[in-house]
Amino acid sequence: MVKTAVTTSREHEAAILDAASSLMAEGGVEALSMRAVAERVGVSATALYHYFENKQDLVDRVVRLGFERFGTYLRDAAQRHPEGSMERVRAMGEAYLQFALENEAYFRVIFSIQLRGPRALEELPGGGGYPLLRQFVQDAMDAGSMRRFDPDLVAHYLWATVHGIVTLALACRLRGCEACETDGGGASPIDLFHAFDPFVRHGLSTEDALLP
Amino acid sequence: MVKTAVTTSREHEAAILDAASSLMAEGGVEALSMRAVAERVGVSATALYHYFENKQDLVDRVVRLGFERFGTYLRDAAQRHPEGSMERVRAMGEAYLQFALENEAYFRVIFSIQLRGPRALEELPGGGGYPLLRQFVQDAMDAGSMRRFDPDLVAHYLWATVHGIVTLALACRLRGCEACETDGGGASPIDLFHAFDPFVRHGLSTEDALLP
DNA sequence: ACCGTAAGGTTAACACCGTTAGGTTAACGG
DNA sequence: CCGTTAACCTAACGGTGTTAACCTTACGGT
Repeated sequence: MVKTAVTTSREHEAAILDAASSLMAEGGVEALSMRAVAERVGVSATALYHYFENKQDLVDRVVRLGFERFGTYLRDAAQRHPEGSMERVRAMGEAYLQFALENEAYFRVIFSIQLRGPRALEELPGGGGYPLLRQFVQDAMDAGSMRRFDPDLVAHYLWATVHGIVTLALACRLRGCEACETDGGGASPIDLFHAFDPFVRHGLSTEDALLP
Repeated sequence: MVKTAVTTSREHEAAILDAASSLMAEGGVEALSMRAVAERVGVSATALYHYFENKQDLVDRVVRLGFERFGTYLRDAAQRHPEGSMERVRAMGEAYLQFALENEAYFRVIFSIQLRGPRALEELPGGGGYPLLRQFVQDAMDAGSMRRFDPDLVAHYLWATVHGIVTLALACRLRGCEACETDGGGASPIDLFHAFDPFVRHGLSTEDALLP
């Protein structure tokens, strides 16, 4: 085995991943079949089994790549805002939403049934940006712009809220709910995200908070 | 065509739906195949096409049934608490979470890719309990236990937060996030839900809210 | 120089899938 | 009594993931 051979092999693997990735982005998960990927690469379907154990393995690798891109996207968006600010945290949420809407098929697979079982989120690089979010929350608390709570709890809270908007938007396009017809010029998921801001900042209760 | 024949037909249809439903609950969506359903009913696979247009049609019907059960479950849970109280709203969220965790496969399909396209949530009976949530939010505002905002906006906010917990729990079991290892006796999704309560009530900001 | 080995690829085939076509049976209505 | 139709069947088609067996090609060690 020689260097050039290895390089070629890696390149072929990358080409397969690339084909699978774009195939999925175009037609969703159901459009990703071994035979379709193989045809796009210009090879027989069984050849793929020299690079990947099975289809699940291929899909996992594609998801992994998507996850890395996702994390980078989030980091870049957040770091355009000052350290310790609520804006930095907010920007990350907005980027989360934007990435999901622009890479719908990608995002669907990232958080799809495929990810179940033993191989869970913890194995993924960067944890999907969660550690970063936690850090920004911690920073905001240290800087005094956010009330002191368990930063993990708050990070989960923010994550769940944004993720909820995304999945609801992807599942039903938030249509049929009077507040947010995406077709009729109503509120987009992004608008919804912005509209939630006062709730997240000041809560829903009529009683004043007991500041600790 | 005679009464008994119609009854039998309806019963057969119900039997098919029942088989499909339990098949899905046991092994997820991928376990639901026309042939498997047919075998469980004791009939050939093609016989199903006398009752359902195609597989998608069958799945849609199963989902519809699940949606109805879901709505009933939510209504029952909420109405055990006094009208106009925050507790009623909260109970609905808790029921949402509980139903999703106890009927994982069901819930997965309800909010899965299958629901995409023209036939969206609005066609489903009861809108998945959303109108009910909106009503409870409105009641809470009228009773003075919740600050006055656009009730649709608040209902969406609460829905998104709970739905976010659910989907995150289903996707990654919230493991690998230090706060919530479901295996290691850590916080369960339900605990997480409860822990979010002060955030939802009083917000995260260090600044006091300008009460309108 | 040569032979073994292994990578990278092939075709053929298996078992399953959703779905269609066409045929069979039984029961009803005119 | 005949025609129609509901309800079901088997056979088959094209698609899927995957395995088995085989074929090149090119390298490395003796």
